[in-house]
Amino acid sequence: MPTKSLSTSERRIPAIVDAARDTFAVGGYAGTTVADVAKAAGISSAYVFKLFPTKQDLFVAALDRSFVEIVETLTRAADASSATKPDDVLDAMAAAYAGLIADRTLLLLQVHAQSSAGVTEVGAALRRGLEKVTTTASQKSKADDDAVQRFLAFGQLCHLVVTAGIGDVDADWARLIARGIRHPDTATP
Amino acid sequence: MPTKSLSTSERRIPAIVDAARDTFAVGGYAGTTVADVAKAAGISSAYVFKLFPTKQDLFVAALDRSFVEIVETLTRAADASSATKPDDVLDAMAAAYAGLIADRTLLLLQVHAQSSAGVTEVGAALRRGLEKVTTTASQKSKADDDAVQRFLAFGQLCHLVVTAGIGDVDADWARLIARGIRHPDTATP
DNA sequence: ACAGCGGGTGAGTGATCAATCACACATATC
DNA sequence: GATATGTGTGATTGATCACTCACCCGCTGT
Repeated sequence: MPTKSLSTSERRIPAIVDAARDTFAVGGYAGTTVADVAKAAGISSAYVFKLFPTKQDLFVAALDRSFVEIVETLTRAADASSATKPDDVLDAMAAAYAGLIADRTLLLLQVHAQSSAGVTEVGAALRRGLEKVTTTASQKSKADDDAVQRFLAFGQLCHLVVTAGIGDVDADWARLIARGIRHPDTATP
Repeated sequence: MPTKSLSTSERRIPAIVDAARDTFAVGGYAGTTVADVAKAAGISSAYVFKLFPTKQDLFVAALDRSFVEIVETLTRAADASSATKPDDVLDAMAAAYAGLIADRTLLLLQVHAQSSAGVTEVGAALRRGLEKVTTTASQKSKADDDAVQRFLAFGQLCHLVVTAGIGDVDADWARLIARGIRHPDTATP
């Protein structure tokens, strides 16, 4: 009974992109099969290929969508922030980002994209996304370039913390790296 | 005439690890075949499998070796630095790191490792390497934890600049990200 | 009744890959 | 000379994957 209405291909496409995002986030570009994505979307891989002619197209669509979500979240955080100082607005955006990547999916996909940036279209999509993130952070916060650069650098450090599982390591070096960086812990409520 | 003496397996192993490092750096873990590595090393893949029972073992060996090189370089830079202030020693180490990754190989391998950190042994090797880098940076520079963390964060940003090819983009957002970050340009001398 | 069409699939195909095996060639030891 | 051991390879295997093709189903218009 969950299928309430007819599903046109226009309706299928976002569902497939969602499935692609979640699936590629786990296995990466080379490590994920189109059949995996199809299974997650609940359709046949043949139909996925009809809507996305190549695996590359599918990955790029998932990556583009992830960046849209990220930019939207950053924008909302900046608009909602009552902070007056630019650096405080950036902090609000950082907190929102930390909340957004709590489920790791968006973060992992970015790291996989970085790893596969040698594939021409993936690299281009990555740069597109980074451009939007950078300009959004810069314009919405009105912080100076150094502060925005630092914002991005610590975002990257956050990626490292999560992908390498540093947050779960009980040692001085790990605490040094992860200090002040919010990270998931799909928590017990 | 280049082969001056018999090549025992002990002599072959470092050569294979070198080839693995260079080859995995290009294609990543999932995107590189053991046959690729074997070809780069100039031997058969069957023999590679005899010395490294699995592809995972080969990748981990390459990653471990990369971190050894990095830590050695950082250590040498710190020891050679005449700087007295801890932050200046860190800067010297950062400069040495920038020089080391000029050929992108070590950097790319780290990014690929981050992307494949979900593979248990790869994640463990990555954490091993990060521990050594962190403690080396901290102890050799005697800088405080915040400065070391910033050193690492900007190292990660540097990885992003190189993998995403941001250094070659002629736009404000790209210059903002890459400002002050030395990057390759396999230069014309 | 039937043609046309968008949505959807099962069953392939050719290529590729991690890993294995049987075997060759040398050197050494007894 | 026989036996063993280390170095090295070509051929193969069983699985997997990106991608294709022939085909089915249900709908709409005539």
